[in-house]
Amino acid sequence: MKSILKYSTQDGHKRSLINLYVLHSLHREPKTGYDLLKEIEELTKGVWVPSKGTIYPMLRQLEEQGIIVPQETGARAKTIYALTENGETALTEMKERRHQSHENVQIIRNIHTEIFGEGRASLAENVWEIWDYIRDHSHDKQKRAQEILMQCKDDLRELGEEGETVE
Amino acid sequence: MKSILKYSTQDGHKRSLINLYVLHSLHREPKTGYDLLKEIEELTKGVWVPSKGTIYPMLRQLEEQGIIVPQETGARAKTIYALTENGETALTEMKERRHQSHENVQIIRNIHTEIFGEGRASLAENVWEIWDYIRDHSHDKQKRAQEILMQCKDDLRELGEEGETVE
DNA sequence: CATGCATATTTCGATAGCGCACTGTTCGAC
DNA sequence: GTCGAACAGTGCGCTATCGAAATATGCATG
Repeated sequence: MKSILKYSTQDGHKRSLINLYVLHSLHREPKTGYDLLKEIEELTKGVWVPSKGTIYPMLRQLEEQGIIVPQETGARAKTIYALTENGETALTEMKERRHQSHENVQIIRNIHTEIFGEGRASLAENVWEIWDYIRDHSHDKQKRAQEILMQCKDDLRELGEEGETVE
Repeated sequence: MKSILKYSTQDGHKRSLINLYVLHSLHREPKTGYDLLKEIEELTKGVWVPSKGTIYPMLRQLEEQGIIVPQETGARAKTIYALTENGETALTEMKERRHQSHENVQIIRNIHTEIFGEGRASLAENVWEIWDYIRDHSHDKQKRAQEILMQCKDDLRELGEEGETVE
């Protein structure tokens, strides 16, 4: 009951982060296992690519649980999965438990801070900090946050262009 | 090579978050497996308690790797572990890779936001774009990039502070 | 049309971490 | 004095994920 990055559901089930993501992604649009892999790779800038030995067995498991259904579209023997109604319900339930996930993320963050300390400040870390600022902004401020970011992007692009040295 | 919450070392090894934490904690003070369990439980306010079937085998593994040594102090058959010199080195190396861990944590947060955080997607995209820009900057430009980022952070912080945001 | 690359999936052995049950000790309370 | 709670560790089976190899198809390029 006390494991990290596992989200428990109403019924006895547990869902991992990938698991949750799969539901979320299939909710937006039905797709294949391969699509999911690519999507996650892109989302994480290639930092995390789930193994095929993870995603495909998981899809089959979700199918058995009646969470998703294959919509066999012939070409290239690929299997497009979609959420069932049960799946939609399960996803909604999970999303209502937002705080649970938030708590888990926070825990990881705390441990990380405990180990590495608060110190700074590589370029990359500055980006993450910026991210920290905006993620908690209220809705009405988002537009202005957006503008500030655009300005920052422009400045950086400009910097990048002056004297095109490839290194 | 592309798994989350695994930190690769100079040698071929991989370390998990717990693994890293154990090194960090034993560095500060030698202690038993049980102590480590309690410590983590406290640190995470009881949200995460690693299983004994996790911690003890791990300690033995670390011992085999010459990272830690048991300092048998008789009473109650308990085994107090301490970092070896190799362990200290390994820890230092890991800490130098701060950014790697930071990146991993960020990935998790990002996925979390993708799933739970409606409406913030576009903001996230901007952050990623900024990330892309600075990543490719040559060394001599980094300092100026840093300044631009600091400016951006300050602006955002200011935005955040004007009028108490509740969300 | 051969060659190779991106797509798409299967299969399988290895390992990490979980959860539970079990053993034994020390200490305080009743 | 014995009972229960906290301390300290062992052992084992289960599952999730990894990682790598194998297979097969469609698409582009020459």
